[in-house]
Amino acid sequence: MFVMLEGWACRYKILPNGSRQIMAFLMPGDACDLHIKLLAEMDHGIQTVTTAKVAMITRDEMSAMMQKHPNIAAAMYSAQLVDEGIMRAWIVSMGRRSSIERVAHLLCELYLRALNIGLTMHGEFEMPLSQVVLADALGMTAVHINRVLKELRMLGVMALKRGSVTLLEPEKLIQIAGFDENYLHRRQRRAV
Amino acid sequence: MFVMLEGWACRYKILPNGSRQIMAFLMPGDACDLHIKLLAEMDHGIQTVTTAKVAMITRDEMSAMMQKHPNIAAAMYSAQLVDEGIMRAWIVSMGRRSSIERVAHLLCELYLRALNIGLTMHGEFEMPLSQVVLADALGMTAVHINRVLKELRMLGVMALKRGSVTLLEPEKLIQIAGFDENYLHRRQRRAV
DNA sequence: CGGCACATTGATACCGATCAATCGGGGTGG
DNA sequence: CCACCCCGATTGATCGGTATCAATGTGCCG
Repeated sequence: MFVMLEGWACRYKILPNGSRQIMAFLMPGDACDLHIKLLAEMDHGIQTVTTAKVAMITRDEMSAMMQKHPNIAAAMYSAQLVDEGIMRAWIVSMGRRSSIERVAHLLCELYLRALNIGLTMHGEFEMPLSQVVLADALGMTAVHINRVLKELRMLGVMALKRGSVTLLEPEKLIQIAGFDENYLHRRQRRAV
Repeated sequence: MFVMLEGWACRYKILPNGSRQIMAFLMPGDACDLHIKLLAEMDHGIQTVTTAKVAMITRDEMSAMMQKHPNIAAAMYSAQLVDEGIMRAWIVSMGRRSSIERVAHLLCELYLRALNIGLTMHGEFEMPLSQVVLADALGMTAVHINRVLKELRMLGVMALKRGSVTLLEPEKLIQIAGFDENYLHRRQRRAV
């Protein structure tokens, strides 16, 4: 079992026709359970998106720790629920949101997750994802992602720099995305 | 906490613009954990798709049972992993598969799940989903679902009757869908 | 300085949405 | 018992959002 310490990774799957779909982003603090291997062959891959620092925990260490510290077990379980909520939100995005809504929604999600782990500064946060990666996560083309980002920039809701995003008008972004932060179950760290 | 005994249900979310996205189908044997309520407000709804029979288990009963029978706890955990795999497969479908591939993939998934719980007969299984429900699950329009089903029928891979599907050429369907049953983690019940 | 990955922009094609009408069957009220 | 009604299925015509193809720009690194 792995835990991201620095940098980003993603879960992905390559289809027979060669296209890639990213199913989740792993940010610092996220656990990356490869235990799926035990059940059957892995049904998807995991790869880093940036250079990253990763902690490795053996199955034995993990179960020992979870038995000894029920709080940790509870936290892991809670994190799992959040991950599921994120997956459901992605399904909703891919199914029923337009491209600009999808992009806006992902930005909202990533910003709040960065906020939760203390990686934001005045509406700005690191987002080291190339447009190709964003496209593969959102089920779109890199070309079209580019146009959508341009539109969001022209609407004045955000600004892009190399590997970081600044939310200029968060309210507007939330409104475009139809974002409801409920599913991230943020209960602590309300401070900005 | 609930467990489906008979009939089907679904998890869904209604967007601000009124459209609905279904995120999962619950078939007999599936657990439907409403414990999410504990964390925050529910981020989605659950509703039956057919008339259904449902078992209700209190939180206390459940945790008592899981402590007393580790096998049950392990089975619940395993079922959870399968559910996550299904969600990831849905994300892949919505992001990178064409409409006919999506429909074919869902049929493969539902057929195998029906097979696992012993609800199939010679390639036929009950699928009590209206085209509107299918559309909301696949992120498409009911009109277009209809056309895709027509095409699958004309390709000779399946036949539709009221509330049931017959797979005439499973291999062809699997090939269209690019289906890999790995993620369902079927290890038992190999018999047809 | 050259190469390479990523970002940007334009022109065109196509898939699936949308709008609209008809059909079919099963249940209901008179 | 029958006419009506309503929901789901089906089909046609048209529109629009994204993909696709292609070319160019830009910054970083060796």
